[in-house]
Amino acid sequence: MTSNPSDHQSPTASLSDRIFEQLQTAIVKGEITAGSKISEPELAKSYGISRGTLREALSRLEERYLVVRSPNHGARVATLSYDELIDIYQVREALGGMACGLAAHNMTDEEIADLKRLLDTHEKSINEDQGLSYYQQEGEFDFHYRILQGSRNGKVLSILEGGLYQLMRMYRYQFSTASPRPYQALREHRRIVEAIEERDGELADLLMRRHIRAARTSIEERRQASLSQKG
Amino acid sequence: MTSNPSDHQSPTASLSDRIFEQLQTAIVKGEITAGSKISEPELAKSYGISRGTLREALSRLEERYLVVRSPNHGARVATLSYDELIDIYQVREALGGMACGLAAHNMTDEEIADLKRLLDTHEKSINEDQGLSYYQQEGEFDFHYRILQGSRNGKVLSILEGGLYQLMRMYRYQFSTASPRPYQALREHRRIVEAIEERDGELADLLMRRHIRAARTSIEERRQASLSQKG
DNA sequence: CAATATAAAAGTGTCGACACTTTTATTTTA
DNA sequence: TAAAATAAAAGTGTCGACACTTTTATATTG
Repeated sequence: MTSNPSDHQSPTASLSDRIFEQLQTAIVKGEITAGSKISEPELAKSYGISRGTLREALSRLEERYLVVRSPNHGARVATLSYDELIDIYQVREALGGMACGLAAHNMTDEEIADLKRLLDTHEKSINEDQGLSYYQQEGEFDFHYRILQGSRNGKVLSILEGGLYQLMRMYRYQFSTASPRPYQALREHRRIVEAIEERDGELADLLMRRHIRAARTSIEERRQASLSQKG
Repeated sequence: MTSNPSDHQSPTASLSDRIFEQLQTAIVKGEITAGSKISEPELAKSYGISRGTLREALSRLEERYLVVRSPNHGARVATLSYDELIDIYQVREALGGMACGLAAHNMTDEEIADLKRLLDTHEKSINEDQGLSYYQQEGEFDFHYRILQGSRNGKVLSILEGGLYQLMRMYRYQFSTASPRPYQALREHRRIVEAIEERDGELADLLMRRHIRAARTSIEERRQASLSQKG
């Protein structure tokens, strides 16, 4: 359905690889409560594996900011603060813009055509369920993921997809805040693809940055509103 | 001497943390040959630790692109290709520019004053040994590290310092290519600090991007020369 | 003698166990 | 009864061992 790489897993992957993936999605989806303490023996038993294997997965999760460890005190599931989310959006703005500019030069005509078809699918999906669905949210990631791939820059792909997107997913699950502005976002996506199609890297960069900045601003405004409501 | 964080290590760090650090610097400095196969029992014995502990360190190294693992075939020290280096410079350009723009808003006056003093030190160091020394190279990283800190964005700091700078260090050690343009680089550093001092984020961003792009171009040109020399 | 089959060696993936540290529960004492 | 001291429980850090896989070395065969 989606071309998101974090869904499936190579069949030759080792046990600790699979555990790593499973834990990652469990944390992202909130199935393991954010901020909760992790008991290694308990968790290992529940997954039916040894502690050593679990530990290997945990150190990789730590490297991805998904768990926090302190010596002799054990591991906790990370909690994502508002400030951190803003930090991530800033990084995304810079990196996503750059990747989009590169994609305008490096994507094949086929890839671009595929991307347009993807947006058609999104439009239908939005019309059907008012943009509230799970798939609409993942579709957003799918769109960005394809552009990262199109940039042909392996590093930016692994930084965003491997590290940062998971944290954003986690935040969205926690506050169940599906894209608040689906139609607007779709329009912006279309313009970005147009720029890529015209091989205008500079414009593609600029539009992508603006798109991500708008998403961030929308989050900031919503927070501002909910803060002034309370105090 | 330098404020680079990868030099020292918290005293309460676990054994696998320390091994992780040791291996990282050993790989970066080329003490463990790039591309060579890693025998877990052998390496564990040479460090006087168990394989489990070593394995934990290896999975973190893998997450940082410093070792590559394939199931049942073991781990190899990563080799950094020219193309990958260019990818990294692109990421650095986008991220370093952003961080510099933020630093212009967020650094304290003291931090800026410190930064200027650091550049004075660099100037002396360049005059003394024609910019060839080890310290001159690390000084460059030091400069960039401080600006990352000044950005007050924890994510960009950990992405660049934790992940990418190590790879660049590795490349420099491998090809023993200390900054090829020390005086020019110093001038650019000074201008960047000026922009920060004037709290001109937009200019600081632009100058930093240009600075990093110049470094990349210099690498590309050098490669072009050495290629046409052969063919 | 080259190519294939077979056996040994080395290596990775995974587990269970023990020492030492932190936390929780219990007992002692002011 | 509340606070401090002590004991028990739970948990983390680290290690050694075994099964199964890959690689290397040896033997077999056309």
